[in-house]
Amino acid sequence: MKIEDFTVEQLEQAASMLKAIAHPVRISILNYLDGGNKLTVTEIHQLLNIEQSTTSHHLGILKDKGVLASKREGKNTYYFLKHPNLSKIVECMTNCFKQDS
Amino acid sequence: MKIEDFTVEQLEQAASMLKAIAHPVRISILNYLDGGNKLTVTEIHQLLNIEQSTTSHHLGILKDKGVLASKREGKNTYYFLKHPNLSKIVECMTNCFKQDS
DNA sequence: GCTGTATATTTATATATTTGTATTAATAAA
DNA sequence: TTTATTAATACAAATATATAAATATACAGC
Repeated sequence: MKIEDFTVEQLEQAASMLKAIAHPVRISILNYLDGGNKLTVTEIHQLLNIEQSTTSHHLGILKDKGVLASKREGKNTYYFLKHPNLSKIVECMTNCFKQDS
Repeated sequence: MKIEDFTVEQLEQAASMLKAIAHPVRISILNYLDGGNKLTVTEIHQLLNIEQSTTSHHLGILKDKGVLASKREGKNTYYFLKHPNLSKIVECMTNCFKQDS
């Protein structure tokens, strides 16, 4: 599938997914969820050392745009990548910096 | 290099590069520049059927954030990918949609 | 029911982005 | 030097986003 074949809607969805990822906190979240990892809001907010409400907000954005999915188990909500594929984006960015150094 | 080893500055730069890409027009531009293609502002504005000034603006953002580089030749300015690697991001997004269908 | 823990939402303020129109700058050719 | 072409910039209006603080909801255990 080439991008020329994208409908306007698909192009906009792709942009909105990328935009969701394009934030230091959210790149870090994606990194922790690489390889099928599932983490709770509390785990992530402690790992990143940011407020719980801020963490939930960022996770909400990623879920809303289709980057993450979540599954509630008792008191906890586990978040994980919706498309394993998406961790390649973070990988790709690290490669760019590898070339620089 | 893992993302944990990123400095805050590198993480912010990665985010700002992704943010630059995260727009329907700019994803389309990246797609046209895949594979080492070099195109002028006019060519891109005609391909995408958008205003010249809008095109120049989007190209400026991509260049400013380190996604594209440019080279002036006479009246024309050719734009091209700074890291061949970056076209993998567009590729990755297309794969996400491939899985959906 | 009530209490504590885990998440989510709302709200307000500040800031940034997108887009078009108009203008300006740079180069090439006549 | 005048003109045509190409590209970049300035400006303004509408829209979107980031952030933190406060509040609300969901669930488990008692």
